[in-house]
Amino acid sequence: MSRRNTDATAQVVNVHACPVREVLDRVAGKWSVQILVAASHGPIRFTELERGIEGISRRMLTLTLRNLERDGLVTRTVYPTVPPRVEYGLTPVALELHETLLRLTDWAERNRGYIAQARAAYDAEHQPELLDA
Amino acid sequence: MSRRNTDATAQVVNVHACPVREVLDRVAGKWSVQILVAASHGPIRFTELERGIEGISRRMLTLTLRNLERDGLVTRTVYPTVPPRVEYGLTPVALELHETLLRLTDWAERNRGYIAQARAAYDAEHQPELLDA
DNA sequence: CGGCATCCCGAAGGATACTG
DNA sequence: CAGTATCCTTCGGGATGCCG
Repeated sequence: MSRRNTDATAQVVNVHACPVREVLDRVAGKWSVQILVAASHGPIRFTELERGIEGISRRMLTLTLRNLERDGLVTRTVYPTVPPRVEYGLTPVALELHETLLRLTDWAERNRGYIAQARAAYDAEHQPELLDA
Repeated sequence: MSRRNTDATAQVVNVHACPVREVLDRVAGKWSVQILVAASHGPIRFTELERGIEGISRRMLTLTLRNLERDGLVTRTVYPTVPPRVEYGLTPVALELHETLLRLTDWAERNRGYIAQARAAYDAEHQPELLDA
């Protein structure tokens, strides 16, 4: 799988459509945000991330970290010791992003109940006939 | 924060309670945000959304609208005329969400160049052999 | 310890066609 | 106009194994 695609047709599609989507694509991954949150308190090691983020696989942790690093959001520092030691930290830009994510957190917490209620009401209204067979 | 130890990871253990992921799951769909943005200026019709959001399929427009409606973010108003007329609008809660999304937009616009540059640098550093051929 | 390579599955979403 | 229904492809991501 080559990320670098020289094929012109691949770029024909409107890649840079909406800036909102642009940022969401960057954070939409299942684990990106949790990694950003975990690293927002200071440098953190690979294994610490792995243990701290419940349910993440080693593969996805690596992949997500690589993507974040590629986007200039995460720094990777290798200490050539034995055993090896690698620490991940957030760049200033990522810290800014983390700030705005806190706004979203706030919204989610304030309206979590409202949404759950809306869902229940919608489901009750639109799925009553599932009981028949 | 000179004290970096298990304290950092201990705060991340509660993953499923993470409200950030909760809101992101709700908005992570490919079209959700664009619909919210399009409807943020006032009630908008189905076809207007379809034409306004480039690339969206009729199917996904319907599905995404249903999910947003289910979560209490979008209102659906049917006018029993001929031909039928359906208007979609945002609830107050969704308008709040839209506000916070604007912060993300702002971040994306301010740092879009930085990220593009970081990507280019990363790719140049990690795949140099593709340049020569 | 901190990865990368491989296989595989389910869900998201595109294409197309039909309808009240 | 505003949807539904069906089929099909893509791909994110889980499981597992090996390696410096």
